[in-house]
Amino acid sequence: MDALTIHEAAQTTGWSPRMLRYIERIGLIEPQRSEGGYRMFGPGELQRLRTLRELLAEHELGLADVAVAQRLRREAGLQADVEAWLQAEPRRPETVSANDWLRWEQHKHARLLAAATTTTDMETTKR
Amino acid sequence: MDALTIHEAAQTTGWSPRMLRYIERIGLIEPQRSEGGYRMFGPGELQRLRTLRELLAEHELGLADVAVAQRLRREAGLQADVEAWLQAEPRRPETVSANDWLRWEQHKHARLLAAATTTTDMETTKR
DNA sequence: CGAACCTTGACACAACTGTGGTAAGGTTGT
DNA sequence: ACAACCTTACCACAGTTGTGTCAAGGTTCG
Repeated sequence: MDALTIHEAAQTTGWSPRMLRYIERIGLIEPQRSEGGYRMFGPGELQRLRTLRELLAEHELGLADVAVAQRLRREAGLQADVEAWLQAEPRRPETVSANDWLRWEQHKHARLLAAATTTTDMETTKR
Repeated sequence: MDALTIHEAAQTTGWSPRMLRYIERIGLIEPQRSEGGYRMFGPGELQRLRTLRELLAEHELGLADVAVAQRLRREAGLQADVEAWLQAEPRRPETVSANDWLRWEQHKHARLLAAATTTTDMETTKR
């Protein structure tokens, strides 16, 4: 008897039965099924569910965020395209005149302030 | 001049000015600013914005999804933790032994216990 | 067999996302 | 100096996420 039903799994993982179904729906777990269709959570799944809880709490992530990470990992083309886009990142002006430099410095200050406020916002409003 | 204002940038990229500000807010672009604080979009940013459009359309992504990918890339700890979780996919009970996940979990044992008790509290209070 | 579990589906709801406005006020360039 | 831009900050609103509850019906197992 190394496989629990959904309510038992809920008890030991801290998720509600409802959320276990939801987490399965978005593709983060796929428990096996009994002949009659009952979900059966093995030790691996239980541990995974507990760790998921920790992962979300530690990094202020949502389930959907983890689902995105999983997509990135599974769909090779996606990962490549996103990676390419992100890599073309903060290109600063090619012509570096004195004025440009000054402006860049100012921008940097503004950016730091913006980042600070944005971060605060995210912390307070993040799920 | 090779830097456009927000409305001009909107014209050539297909985004609305409103969305350009939004995209900046969620951290996907950071256009420079003029002395007076006007956003100034250089050729690099314009290209990036057009490519972003393609990226979203081609892969059925949302802006928030790309933002998550960016977080994954920038926050080293996050990247590692998410990767670890995704990698621990419990494929068929026979293929992944209990020792595997147990060992992987060992350095986080204390936190798991804490999470479990917290969770129990939440369940009993039944929010 | 029958109590106690499970399944999917639907309605509900707060909080966040993506998008559009509008208002009050500062910047730019001719 | 002045029209035409820009800025932030707020209101609005449909769609999604995360979560609960309930209903009608199938499964498990003593």
